[in-house]
Amino acid sequence: MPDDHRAAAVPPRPRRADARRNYDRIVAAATSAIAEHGAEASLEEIARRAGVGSATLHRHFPSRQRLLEAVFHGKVEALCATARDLAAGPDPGEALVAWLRAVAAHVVTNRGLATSLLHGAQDGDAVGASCHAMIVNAGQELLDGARRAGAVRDDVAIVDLLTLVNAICLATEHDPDGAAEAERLLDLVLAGVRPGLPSRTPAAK
Amino acid sequence: MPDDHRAAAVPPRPRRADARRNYDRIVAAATSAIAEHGAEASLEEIARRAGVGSATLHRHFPSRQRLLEAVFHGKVEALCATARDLAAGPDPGEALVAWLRAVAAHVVTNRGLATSLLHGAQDGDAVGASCHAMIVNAGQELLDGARRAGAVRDDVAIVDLLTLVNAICLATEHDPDGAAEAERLLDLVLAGVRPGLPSRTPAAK
DNA sequence: TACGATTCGGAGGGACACCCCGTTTACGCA
DNA sequence: TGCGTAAACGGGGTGTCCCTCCGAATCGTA
Repeated sequence: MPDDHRAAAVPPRPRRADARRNYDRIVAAATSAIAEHGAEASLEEIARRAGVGSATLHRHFPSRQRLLEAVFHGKVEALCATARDLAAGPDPGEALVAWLRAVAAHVVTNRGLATSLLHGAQDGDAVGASCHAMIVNAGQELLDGARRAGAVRDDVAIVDLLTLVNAICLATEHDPDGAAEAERLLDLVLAGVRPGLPSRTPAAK
Repeated sequence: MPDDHRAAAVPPRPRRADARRNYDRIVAAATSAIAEHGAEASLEEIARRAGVGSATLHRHFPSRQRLLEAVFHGKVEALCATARDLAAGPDPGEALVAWLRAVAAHVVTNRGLATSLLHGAQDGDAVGASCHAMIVNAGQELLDGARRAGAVRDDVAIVDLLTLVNAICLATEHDPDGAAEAERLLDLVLAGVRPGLPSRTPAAK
């Protein structure tokens, strides 16, 4: 059933050979441009790098959001695969935690992913929600497992956790050593997710 | 001593009467524009509403950040006053929690405040950090009190808490009913901050 | 009142997102 | 293989935005 999502995948795919070629070039150019300048990279420069006119870029990707999703689609799939792997492991609670850390790591190393996914889920944009939906579905299974194992509170939803992870990355991505800060904040949040256990603070001083 | 902060306050103050008049008009126009369009409101439209040229706006506020700080300065002071009031109360732990909720409420009702404060602390901009510093100082006292009362873990810093509050508001401000979501996430985070207490979830299931 | 310093704001440069529309290209079919 | 048509292309134009220059206007003061 999730194949339906992939069938109606991120952007409408081009039919003709040259269109498909340009599409791929644009995604490649966008990938490198975003890696350099973040998700706010100039669309015109992306078109320039891809060797196409700006009109072509806008025809393939009516909004910046669509382009970001095309760029991040592969990474999202990798994240979902990671979730499946972790779900097969022995400790459901640890699996969830490990996956959330993986999500955080992906978001940190892909500037703008957080914002992209966050907004994609909320705009009317039905297609825009596909990446978000994939991740939510993947995370839901891990959360269900962890909940059955009694590792998390009952009133925590997967979107809560993902929103928090995104929020943390969003808030720390401008920080010089945001990674360490993000790590600490994530620990804090995870402590609040466990049912009744006392804190397992690593080095309380 | 914190008066030193106020002495070197947010923006360089205009000296001449007409300059001060325009300054006030710009801040007023920016306040309403930001309330309508968020922190990304067009600077040119703000100048237009204020009835001044765009050059005048840029002379008074060399960066958007400076303008945001001027707009939010009053609210930040109110927040610090709230902190002092709460610090005088009987329960330090509750005082901290109540204050963080107040911070969240202010951020939610002032779109862009979060981003503004977050970035102001990280740019080289010495003046830009003043709002952030005021809030951190105010919160630090509440946290110290709560820690002495044993209401929070030892390894939690006030900047962690403020970053989380900001992050949550940032992540939920585009949501249709972001307020409810923010509330839930804040509960989650606060649960992780308490030393060993089990969750006090209001309505599980 | 008259002077000098400060402030003002219109005009203009550069960058950007986005669109119009004449031209070129690829595909399907005889 | 050759051709007609629909699809795709991209240069150039428009409107917006941020920001700066510099001559004109304004304020405070002697």
